[in-house]
Amino acid sequence: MNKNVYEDLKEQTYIIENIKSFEPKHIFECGQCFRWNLDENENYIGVIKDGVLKVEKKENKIIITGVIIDNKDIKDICKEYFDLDNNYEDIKMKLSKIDDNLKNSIAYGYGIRILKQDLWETIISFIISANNNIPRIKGIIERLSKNYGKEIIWNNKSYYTFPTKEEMSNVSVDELRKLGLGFRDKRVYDTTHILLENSKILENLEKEENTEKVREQLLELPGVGPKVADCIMLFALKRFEVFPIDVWVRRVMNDLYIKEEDETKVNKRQIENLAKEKYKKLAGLAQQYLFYWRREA
DNA sequence: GTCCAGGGAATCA
DNA sequence: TGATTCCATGGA
Repeated sequence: MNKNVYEDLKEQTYIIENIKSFEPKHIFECGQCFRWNLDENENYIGVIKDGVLKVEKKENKIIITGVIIDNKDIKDICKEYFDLDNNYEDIKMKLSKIDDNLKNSIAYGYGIRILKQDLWETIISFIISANNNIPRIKGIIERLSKNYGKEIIWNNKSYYTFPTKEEMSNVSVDELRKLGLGFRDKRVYDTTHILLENSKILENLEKEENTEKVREQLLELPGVGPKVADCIMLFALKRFEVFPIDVWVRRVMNDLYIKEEDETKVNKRQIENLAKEKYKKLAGLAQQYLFYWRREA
């Protein structure tokens, strides 16, 4: 089933000293990623495109250990993945000044960072997320990876990378249905084959500067609507100005600002405009703090 | 049995 | 454009 097995990858370590805005629980449980889980020692372990990472927090140090494919350097991988060159203290200060609601949600999720995840993986993952719940989304993605991804053995445990589009090129709609994707099977299949046949699409999305043009291109993919497109842009393309609106965000925005009796009747446009006006270029960050706070608190 | 989940697409006005 | 309905599946 898995042609490639990595079992002798060299373990690497990267230590981040004196970082303030980095709280593993906040980062991995604010809904942006689906492949990070607690191990038996209460540390988070995740499979990313380039390998397997374990994140430990000890006092004000973050210790990241892991195995990386293709002999890449863990420091380079982490700098990009964890957005380490961005100043979250500065971002939080700016957002906290906007109003007390946001200030409170930031105080709650003070350690959130927006990850830069693999574009292909994020597209497929958020197509799967449609009308679905997080535990089930995670289960589906694990099964996809176990069946079609590459195996990495580290400390006598097996991990599986998210399958590349090439690794999914021969997977049928029926096989996807058997993995529990439900009605999303055909959307995943169709988008996979569009991206296989037009290999420039992913490159162009990474290169394109204009956010509206990125959105337009994403919206052409089956299973990608406004909310999924915004999540892809925020979690894989660092477009911090987009504001994904789901049921939780609608709920929190209505509770805090709009105060309509029936929240399901709140217009998406109204929320969009409100977010753009209040949060401006940092709307996506604001969204994550509010989302995490509303779901957890 | 019923409701809900990080929505999208098809249909109809 | 805007509102409604259907879509698989599993847990609460």
